[in-house]
Amino acid sequence: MSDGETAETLGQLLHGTARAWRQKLDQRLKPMGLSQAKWRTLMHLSIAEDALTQAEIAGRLGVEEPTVVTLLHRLEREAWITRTNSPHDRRCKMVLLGRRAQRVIAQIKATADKLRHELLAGIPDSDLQTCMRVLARIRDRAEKDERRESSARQPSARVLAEHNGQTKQGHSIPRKRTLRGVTGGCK
Amino acid sequence: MSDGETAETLGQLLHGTARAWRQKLDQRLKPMGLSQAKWRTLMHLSIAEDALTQAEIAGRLGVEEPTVVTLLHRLEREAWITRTNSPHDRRCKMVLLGRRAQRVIAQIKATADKLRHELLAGIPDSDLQTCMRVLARIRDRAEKDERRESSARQPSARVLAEHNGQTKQGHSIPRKRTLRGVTGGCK
DNA sequence: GGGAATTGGTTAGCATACTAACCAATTTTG
DNA sequence: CAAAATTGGTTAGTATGCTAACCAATTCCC
Repeated sequence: MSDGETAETLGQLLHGTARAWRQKLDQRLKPMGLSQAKWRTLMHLSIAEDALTQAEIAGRLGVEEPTVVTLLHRLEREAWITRTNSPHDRRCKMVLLGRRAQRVIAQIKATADKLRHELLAGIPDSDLQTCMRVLARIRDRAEKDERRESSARQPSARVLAEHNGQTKQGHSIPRKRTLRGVTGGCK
Repeated sequence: MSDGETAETLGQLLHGTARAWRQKLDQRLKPMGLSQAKWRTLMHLSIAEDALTQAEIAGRLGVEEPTVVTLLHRLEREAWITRTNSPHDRRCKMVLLGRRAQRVIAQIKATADKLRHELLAGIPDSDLQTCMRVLARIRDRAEKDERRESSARQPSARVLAEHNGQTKQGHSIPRKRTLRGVTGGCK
């Protein structure tokens, strides 16, 4: 089928592009003492405008909880965030942005926006739309669990990366959790 | 800043899609005792049909040399490859596929092809073309060093641009490390 | 009410990537 | 030719991701 080449190239391309973009941004945010995982976390906390639990953060970042644990430890050690026990649910820890982080969120956004503009400059909007549609389709399929035993299995965590609000409705698998209103958080 | 959301989404999408794809393939290759980095290395060695040096492998994989060192150590430990000193250049180590690897290369290819077909099924070819064109453009820009580069372009190789030698100079960590007098390395 | 299941968080251990610093061999140059 | 620069490989240390196994608290359900 000779697509062995073509397809390899797409996977390769996808991987390489994601890595190059991330590294570029990391490189620019480095002077601020931030890295990809860190600033992404800060951004989500900023957008939430409210304390989040670690599980919620994991869901939004699209990573597993153990990953979040060490990530938050690093952020806490560097005073970007604070973690406190929830008074409502003693299992939960509420994560809050520190003042230091609040001060640089705008900078992060500006940097990310600038890079994005640079990278996407001159690319027709319709092409971008197409590209995003294709990627979303691929991702949704790749995240699907091939097991058909839909009986409450699926520890897949990921998902929920909130596509900028507009519910694309991909897969409504996991954590429907409390969905936290603008208040409360836990419980 | 309204595009702050949109753009974030594209970066996010790109990252998430690449990760989902990689994890899916990893998951399927796991029974063979392989992972993404490993099978990608084996594939490159297979394609080369010839022994490669570690630097060449790093270039083809698009990763740094230290990453290749540990990667090859794992592959060697599991008998996927063998490493021998080059008789021509005593700095070099030639990396060769072991018999075990040669036997499963076909399986790897088949698995990767199958997954690709599943993920891309039903997506118009023109959309894929567009998507790849966009990604390639983004990647090339992201890899460009923001400082003046203008060096000759090597299309297929796409070596990592890396390091614009900005002297950051941290100086810490004296690290005298004499150690390992294994000098014998090169006959 | 009380046991079972679920959920939030953690630790342990591994894989994969990076940078910085270094050695040893080879090439380049003055 | 010898000193300097470059190249190939390595180690150390760190960041980021994963799964598996595990407590502790909460919720479910009979």
